[in-house]
Amino acid sequence: MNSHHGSFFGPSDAMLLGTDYPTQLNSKPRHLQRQEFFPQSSSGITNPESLFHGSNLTGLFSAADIRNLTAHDDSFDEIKLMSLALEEGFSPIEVSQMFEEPGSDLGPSLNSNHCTTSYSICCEGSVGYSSGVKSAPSHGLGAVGGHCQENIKHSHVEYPGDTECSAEATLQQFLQNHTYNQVPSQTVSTPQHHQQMWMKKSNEVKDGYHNSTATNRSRDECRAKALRIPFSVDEIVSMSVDSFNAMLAKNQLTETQVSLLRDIRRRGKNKVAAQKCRKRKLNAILNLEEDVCNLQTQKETLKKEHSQCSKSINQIKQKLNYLYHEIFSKLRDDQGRPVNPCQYVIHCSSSGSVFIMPKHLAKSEQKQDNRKEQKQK
DNA sequence: TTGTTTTGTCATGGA
DNA sequence: AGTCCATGACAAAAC
Repeated sequence: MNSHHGSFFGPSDAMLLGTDYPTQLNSKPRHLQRQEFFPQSSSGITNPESLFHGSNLTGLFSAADIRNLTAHDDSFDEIKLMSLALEEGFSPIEVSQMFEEPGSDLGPSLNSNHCTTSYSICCEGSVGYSSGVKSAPSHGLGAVGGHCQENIKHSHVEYPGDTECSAEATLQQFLQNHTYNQVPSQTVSTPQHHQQMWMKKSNEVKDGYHNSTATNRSRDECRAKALRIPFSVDEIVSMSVDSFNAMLAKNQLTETQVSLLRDIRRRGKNKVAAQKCRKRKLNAILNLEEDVCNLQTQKETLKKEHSQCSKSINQIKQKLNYLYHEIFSKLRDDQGRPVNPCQYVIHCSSSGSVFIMPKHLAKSEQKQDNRKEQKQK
């Protein structure tokens, strides 16, 4: 399947791609599809800021709102599951904070074996709802991991998840596990370590990092949902700086949550920038190709012009030669003898008078004239 | 299966 | 100092 274009956020993609690059040369039907999808966006939000300003965000974080936002879209089943858990008085922030505290004993409860069904919250439509127990009791919290699809394929990681089994725990795993590139064996259970790993640069996890790039977005989507923010990734990306900062300020988000939101925004912005950049590059290439074409045409024109001029010059030279000999054939010296054109030349003085003179004199006079001209310059 | 193109991401530098 | 944007480079996905 196409892992980039799962059903979850496709509609909002249209807003991003469809409007920004209507003339994109390599536009493909799927982009058009996205545009068609847009009116049915799960949130129905065309202007995220307007939604934001009109809302009490604390309220927006509530289970009911999440349910409202997702209930009309079958593809949001995972979120509905979370909503069920939320109805039971779950406070995401509190739990999140608990997770951030070293030595929190919430972890072990997550690994309880009483879950009979496991599901993976991630995403992309292919997500898994796998029945049968594959719980890994020996894993620590981190090892349970928030790996989305892509990492799941490395090692089949699943999330505990019936109504007894806390969906909020799963949520927190999402919130906590930012280590896109870690395979489960690399994960360490403490939240602090997650934070550290999150901060590591790509070269420290080079082996894994590019493996996961294609699915970072879907992870972002999962985590955005886990944050209970009723904005799609695209909305997070496209809202104004002020709105974004206000959102960060108004909600008591943990450092981890803020970091995730900023990353989602950064990646989204950069994606758009890359698309614009590529479009510009393509246009630049097209323009240069056009320039080359025009210059080649111009070159051909100049070539023709040049050959035309050469022909004219030759004709004029021939005419001149003919006239020259014509003149000499009619000239006579003092004794009435014909003048030899090999010994004499026709000379035009600067005053405009024309006369014939011996060649050797003409040469010396020409030298003098040249000197005069150089001095004048 | 292999080669090419497209896409998302990160790092980096400039504004 | 922090933020945003543009772009080269890279790797995975798509073709």
